Amino acid sequence: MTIRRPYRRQAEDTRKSALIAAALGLIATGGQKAATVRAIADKADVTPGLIRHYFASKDDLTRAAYQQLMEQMTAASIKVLETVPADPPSQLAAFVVASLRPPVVDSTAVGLWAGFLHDVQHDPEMREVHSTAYLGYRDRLQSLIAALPRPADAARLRADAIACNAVIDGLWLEASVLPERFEPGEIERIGLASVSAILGFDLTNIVVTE
Amino acid sequence: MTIRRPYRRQAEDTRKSALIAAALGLIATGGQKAATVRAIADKADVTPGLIRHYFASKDDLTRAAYQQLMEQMTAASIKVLETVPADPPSQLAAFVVASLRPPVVDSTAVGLWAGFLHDVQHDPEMREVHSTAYLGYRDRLQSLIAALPRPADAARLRADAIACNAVIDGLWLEASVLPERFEPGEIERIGLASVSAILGFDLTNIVVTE
DNA sequence: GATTGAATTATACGGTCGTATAGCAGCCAA
DNA sequence: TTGGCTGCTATACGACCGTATAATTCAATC
Repeated sequence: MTIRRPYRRQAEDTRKSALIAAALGLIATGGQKAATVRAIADKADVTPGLIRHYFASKDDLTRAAYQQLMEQMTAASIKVLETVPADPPSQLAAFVVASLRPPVVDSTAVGLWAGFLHDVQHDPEMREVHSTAYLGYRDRLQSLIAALPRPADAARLRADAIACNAVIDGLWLEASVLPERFEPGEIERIGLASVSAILGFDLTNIVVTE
Repeated sequence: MTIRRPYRRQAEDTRKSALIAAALGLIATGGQKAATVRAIADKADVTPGLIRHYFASKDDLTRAAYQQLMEQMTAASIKVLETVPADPPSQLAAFVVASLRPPVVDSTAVGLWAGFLHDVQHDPEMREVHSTAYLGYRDRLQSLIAALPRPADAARLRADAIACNAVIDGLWLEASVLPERFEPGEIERIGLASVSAILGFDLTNIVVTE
């Protein structure tokens, strides 16, 4: 008689979170190719069958993982606005800096982004999640720029938002791919300086607390 | 007696190029997951066995594909410098614009980038190819900035190069992921305006020909 | 402490993956 | 025309994939 693997029962949310975390970890370092059902279960310390007990399919787990990722990333940059003076320059500066710091920027961020890209491009449900998160971010950035005390027509505002978004994205990319190439705080400083230059509105002397 | 698939012999370079092109096409739209040996062979109109006749392994084909991709992308931005006036502002403007146009920017570029990311992060040989191409690009950008007739110390030069590179990368990202969201020429215009603002040196009135 | 329902494990199945190898067939040389 | 070299196809193998289903064991309830 063979011995059966012992286990302890867990709440549904606990198991789902563990499975999602395991999937995200594997996707981050090895892409979707590495996130097999068996590898995910192994990392979450359960057996493969449990995945299909909690998720209708592997795609279902993948979607849940992406949704959780997007939610926590956007939540991080939005929450920071509440902890900062309400004047437009301070709000914008805080928003920019928060987008260039952990947890938005970390060594696995780019791996996750790349791992999900093709799914986002082809799966309508994931594309919906993506659009909501991305446009939400971009609109918020544009409204923060619009609130600055400076003249700008609609066309200028659109171009400024695109440009600022691009700088932030590009710095996020560089910092995530080659984190060792930058000194602590350097990315945030360059981000603020670049946004200031693009907008013609100095944000670099605003103190952004930890 | 079964009939055997007819075929025509080809030169080694022809076959290799066809296989690489097929692999790149599949990776661009579906990621590494979609670029199976059988799918690649099918797209290149040969049978799977031929891949291992020309490449030691599938990884070998993957590396060759990435190498060719990097070479043709960097070649595109370098070649443009020869077709433009030699004065520093014109050279920089041409470089920026070339980086935001086809063939560097196209709908499949991001898919390819994402598809190769994890390999680049883990395979030393591919990481080497990546570093050579990326640093070559970045150094060239920095030297073009340094050649501008304006005062800038080393620290400022570094920060400027990082920032300009970020804007270009970010715009490349936005334009590749959501090409339909931008008007023709808009990305190039915003790129030039942003680089000008960051450097404090106007490049927007320089005519960049097709 | 016995009962019972569900959380979890165990096992199996068909399909596809990358790889290995044997043999056919196109094409050049003679 | 005909060998023969080799580009190319055909087939097979073991491993692993996602999924389906049966068997078990934990833990809450009475």
